[in-house]
Amino acid sequence: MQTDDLSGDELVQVLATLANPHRMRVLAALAGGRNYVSQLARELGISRALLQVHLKRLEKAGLVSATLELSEDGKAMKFYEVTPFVLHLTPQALAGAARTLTTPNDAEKDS
Amino acid sequence: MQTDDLSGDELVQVLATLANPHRMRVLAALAGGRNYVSQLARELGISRALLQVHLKRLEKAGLVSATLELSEDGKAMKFYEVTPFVLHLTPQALAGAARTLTTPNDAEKDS
DNA sequence: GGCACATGCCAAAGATTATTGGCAGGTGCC
DNA sequence: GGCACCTGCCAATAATCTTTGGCATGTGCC
Repeated sequence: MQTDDLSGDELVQVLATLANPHRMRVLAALAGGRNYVSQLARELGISRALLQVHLKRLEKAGLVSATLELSEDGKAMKFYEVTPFVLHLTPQALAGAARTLTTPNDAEKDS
Repeated sequence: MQTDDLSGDELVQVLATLANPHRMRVLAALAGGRNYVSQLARELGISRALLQVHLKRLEKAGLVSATLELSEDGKAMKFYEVTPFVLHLTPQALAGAARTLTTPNDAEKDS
């Protein structure tokens, strides 16, 4: 995943997703290797419910991916891992992304 | 301004600032050259009050800088311009930033 | 003075996020 | 059965962010 693969709206979403301490830590933890929800929650010291919300947000933004697996002893475990990505943000890159923004209000007066 | 000049908290702030359509457009517009508030508001088709809020946020994040100048005819005009920056975001870079995060709750159980 | 343009700020309402706690389901094991 | 572990989801609250409209300041000019 790279900066210009994304539309302006997608980029906004990705940035919004990254702009959170919890999610940043989750990503950092997963950068060290895949892990499953409960375990990850313990390692990060946050509640499972909270972690789950953040993981979903990360997944929706395409920053992590999940796989449901069955452990040897039959427990269902959901493993998450980071999606490799490289975002190169500069004023120019953002200017490019801005062009593909879906204007919420709309500010196009000229053609 | 580069990715690793920033502490985790600062990076979060910068990302949160970038993650907004209006601010992205403002940055895009300023990437094309400096401009003053009222004019910029007209070009973007948003209210001055709204633009001002976003400009302040951008300035606080260090993404733009302002200069108050007097036009030939005595009008006070505040010019804004983008701060050159290059953010290189990868899972690893974020992992590094995550280490310097000021934990809101605190999740340090081990040393 | 009245008009056009520039700035700044604020209070209030609306919309979106973040977080908690509980309850549901499922498995294996003593 | 009871306990420990895994998953998922929801409703409610708290905390933040976004946006508007108005009002106040100042300038030059007819």
